[in-house]
Amino acid sequence: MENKTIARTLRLLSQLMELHNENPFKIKSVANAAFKVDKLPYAIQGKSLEEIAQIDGLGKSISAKVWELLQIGTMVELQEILAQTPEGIVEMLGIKGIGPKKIVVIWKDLGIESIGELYYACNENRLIEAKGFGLKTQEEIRKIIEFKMAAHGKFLYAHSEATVNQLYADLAVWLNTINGDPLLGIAGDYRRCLEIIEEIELVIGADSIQEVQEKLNTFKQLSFEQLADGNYSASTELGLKINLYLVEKADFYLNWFKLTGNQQHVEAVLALAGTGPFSSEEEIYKKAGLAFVAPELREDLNEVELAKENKLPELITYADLKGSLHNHSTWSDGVHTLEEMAVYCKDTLKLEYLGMCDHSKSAFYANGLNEQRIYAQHQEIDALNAKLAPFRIFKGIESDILYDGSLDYSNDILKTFDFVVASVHSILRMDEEKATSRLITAIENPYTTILGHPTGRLLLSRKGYPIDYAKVIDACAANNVVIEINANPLRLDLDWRWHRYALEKGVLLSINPDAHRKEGFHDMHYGVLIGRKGGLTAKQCLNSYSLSEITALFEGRINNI
DNA sequence: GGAGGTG
DNA sequence: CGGCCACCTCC
Repeated sequence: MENKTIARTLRLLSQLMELHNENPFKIKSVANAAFKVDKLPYAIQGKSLEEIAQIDGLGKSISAKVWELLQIGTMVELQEILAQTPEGIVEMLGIKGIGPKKIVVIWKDLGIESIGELYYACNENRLIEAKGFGLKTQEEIRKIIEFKMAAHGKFLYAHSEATVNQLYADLAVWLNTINGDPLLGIAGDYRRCLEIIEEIELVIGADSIQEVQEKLNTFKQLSFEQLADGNYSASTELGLKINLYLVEKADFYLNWFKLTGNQQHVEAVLALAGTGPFSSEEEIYKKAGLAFVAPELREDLNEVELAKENKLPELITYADLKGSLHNHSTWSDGVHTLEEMAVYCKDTLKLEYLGMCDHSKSAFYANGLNEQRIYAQHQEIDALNAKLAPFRIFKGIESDILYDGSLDYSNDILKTFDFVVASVHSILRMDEEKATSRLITAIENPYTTILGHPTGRLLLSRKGYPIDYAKVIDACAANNVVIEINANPLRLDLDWRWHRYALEKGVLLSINPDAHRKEGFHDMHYGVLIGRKGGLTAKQCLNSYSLSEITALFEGRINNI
């Protein structure tokens, strides 16, 4: 069991205790234990009960609960308290904007026990009658529930990835039982690397469709049901819908292409290519007189035009990345130390440099660095750079963009950094005009090197602040500011739909994992996928610059101030 | 810690 | 009615 699961369980327990009005000291200690477990740099699984009790924040009672969780997969206390709580109330804990105090009022005073009822009550204007609620809170809750409903049945690309890979591998093995070497392909939104996936499309091309149909029930990993249109559908344990299309082997590539989409792209290409048959996707494009278009670019933007002129971008790959900028360590809210993060980049990921960007002083909740601690961190970086050379740690900071768009330190401090990532973390509810001019003020600050997660969105859970993308990107172009592609699969912000515009304006993008632990660096994989979708090349990506190139860029900027 | 909201 | 404070929630 992962620490994350243990932390989540403890957190749930503390929230439920709060809902049931238990001893606030007990609640706090369980919540604190959850937080501490989440920040532990090693796995608890495999440790003895005595070792667990030694962990900071886990005393006798909580370590026993964790032990119980590891042994039997749950905690008796949790089961008991869950049994006393309606399912819908537990679900409400996931709604941003209402915490346990408000949920108790909703539950006990209004007698509401599910999110559906809560939504209904918002629409009936009943929430404003309750103690501690008003019109604004009601509207906020209504909006959040609507957002949640829209997210229902949708998955992050990253969360469907493991399932899809496993399914593909299992199906490939299973297809060995079918005569004539059948073909298998993943199609749809997943193949086009969209950030949100609703359904997975799979295509099998076989000599005898009938044979596949007859044997399909021997594929045990999923139970497919035949639909009215003759195709098959199944649902994974997590609720991800899988569609399976069976086609004649000779028609496989045409169907794979069609099912990959998007529809407009397919129509445009087939209008040029004719009806086939085709022996590969490459042949389809060739017959259409086009260069091959990578699946992630097939969005009916300008890719067909570019393919006609053979001017498609040479898309970036993971191997192009030479370093990782924007990461956190134990100096602020990260899990691993500066040295651990650096050594991991150097030895495991074989990168040339690491940009360390812990939180700035206004980010109290994230243990942001005041001026003294910045100085101390810089001393440590200097020492590590001497030790790890030629590997290089760049002195960065993730500076909060304050209410008025200014950065979080005086120029005297700002000039001690090699580079500055500026991002918004507070006062997220601004109208578009204010939010845009706030960002532009930050972009115009000569110390800003990179604009971090430009909208602050959290996919499937929070919409980001509204910004005028074109204006923000234009400002970055004018001020030579790089825009981050935050590679966390929940963010993927800058949105890929704006990559091309930024690239056309000559703005560099940077694939930043925003890693808070060693494993977090691997999110760069998702950043690369979404950058490819946006048309990013290695040349236009800041962290595919070599160490000497990026050093020159950082120094050049500083000398220009 | 501070902002925004409610009462 | 506006100012002030206590409380809740979020980053």
